[in-house]
Amino acid sequence: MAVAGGGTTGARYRRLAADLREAIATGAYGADGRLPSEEKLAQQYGVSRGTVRQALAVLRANGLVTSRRGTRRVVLGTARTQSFFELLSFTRWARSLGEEPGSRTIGIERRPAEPLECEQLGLAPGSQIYRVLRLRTLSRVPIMVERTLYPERIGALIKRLDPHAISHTDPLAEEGVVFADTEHTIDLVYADADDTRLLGCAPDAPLMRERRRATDQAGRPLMWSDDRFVPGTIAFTVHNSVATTALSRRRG
Amino acid sequence: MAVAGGGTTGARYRRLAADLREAIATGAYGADGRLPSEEKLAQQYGVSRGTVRQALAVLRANGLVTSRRGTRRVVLGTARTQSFFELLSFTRWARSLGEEPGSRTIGIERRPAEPLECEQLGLAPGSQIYRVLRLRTLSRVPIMVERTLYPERIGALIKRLDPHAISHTDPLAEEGVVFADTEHTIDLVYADADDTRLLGCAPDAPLMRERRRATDQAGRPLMWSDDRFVPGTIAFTVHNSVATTALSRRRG
DNA sequence: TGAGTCAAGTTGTACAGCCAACTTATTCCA
DNA sequence: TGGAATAAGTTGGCTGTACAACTTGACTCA
Repeated sequence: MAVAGGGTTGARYRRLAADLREAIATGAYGADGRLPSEEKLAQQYGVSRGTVRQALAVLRANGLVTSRRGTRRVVLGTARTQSFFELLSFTRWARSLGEEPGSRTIGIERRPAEPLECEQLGLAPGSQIYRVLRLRTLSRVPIMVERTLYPERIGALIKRLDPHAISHTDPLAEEGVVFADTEHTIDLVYADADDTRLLGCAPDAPLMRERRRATDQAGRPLMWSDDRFVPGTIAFTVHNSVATTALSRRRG
Repeated sequence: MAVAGGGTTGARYRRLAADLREAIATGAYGADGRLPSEEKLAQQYGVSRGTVRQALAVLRANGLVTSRRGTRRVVLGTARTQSFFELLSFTRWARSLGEEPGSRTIGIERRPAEPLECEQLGLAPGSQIYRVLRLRTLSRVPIMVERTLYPERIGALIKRLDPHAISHTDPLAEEGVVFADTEHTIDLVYADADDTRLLGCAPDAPLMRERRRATDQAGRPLMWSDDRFVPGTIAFTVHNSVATTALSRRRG
């Protein structure tokens, strides 16, 4: 029985998916890029066809392969899909690019939540929240201003961290705070006074805004953030197919 | 046996997913928002647990429910996820908002593809392509400038359309051109001469750019488009979870 | 009272099998 | 030669079963 690479932990279909991704990235399936049949793969890896199908569903959702009744799968691209955490955490994202992430904490305050903030964080009116303002850098260059709101429980943990800590997500993970789902909204805004001062851009300069809302496994909001990027430093890509749609457009 | 609503065509798990989405939207699962167990749902709808799980996987990918070993699923939100086609087609998107989509074709040209264009459309060097420049409006107001490239086969179909046709996607679908996968890249650019003239904005005004690349079921590129939106008219939202990641950030 | 233990309930993972729907290449026939 | 029928191969969809991993609430006991 062949052993699926890409690590030896976790579910079989995940290991298999990692293995197939690796094989695709190294061009193991040739120029035309047709994958072996599910049956073949099942035999090769010594698993059932169902497990193979689960693995291939992952690759399909990532936009790596097509999937179509009647004919074998075709490789769409070797596009390396980022892990969930590279999307959640600025620090991990930067490191995955081989750049040095930096963080300067401008301020942390504890105050009552406003109505909109209560709604976004699923809190009772008047609950206390923490608000953290940070300047993020990529290889010393200011890239983004991050304004993050935490419910009291999480914020208290953040407050105790080293003020020079680059990542907040990682220490939270060590405390057992699990980020499971995020919703991202992307639009364009104009720099306010803080943005202008911290990023060194012109007043009212256009910025790419990404608002992130993260919840734990039970669906409880953990964080709501407003991140503003200097134009030209970032682009967002989304893959979606008839099968799975994750992106949507909204009126701004 | 209960009949799943939300249409009577297509696979059972899709009908079931539509039915559950409807039930969630109307608040059928109460304030705490816990779904019945998979076993219960299977009995209620007269299907197997595997089919229920397929349906719930769809809702999960759409960010409607959580999913976690050991406890029942929890409703995250009633957020109506747009269909694949509302994302693919400006016309359908506008109609789903209840607004009137408009289109003014500025020009159609046939010319040899440049190297980058060949790569994006998977064509041999020097192949002919069609380029369509359109101004899109929402309830008569200019919203977006659309520059779309088609390979020759598709472009020839477009060329034959009524120049006042609002949708190009729908007629193509009738010709059997099936859009199956799209990749979207979102960033910020500054208006060029065409943008300025058509949108009536200032020279070098900031615009939200969405580049869309669509392929058919076999993975053959069908279209590559550069769409530039007036700020404030649009926002993009993405949901992703540990299980399925579709979005990624890139250096701009 | 409080902590630990236990049992029931629930989702995750994996296996096996069956048929339908579809694609592709081959074969056959006019 | 060209087109239609056919067969083989492949993925989609659905069912059933079994066990593992985990959550939750109730219960027990010190």
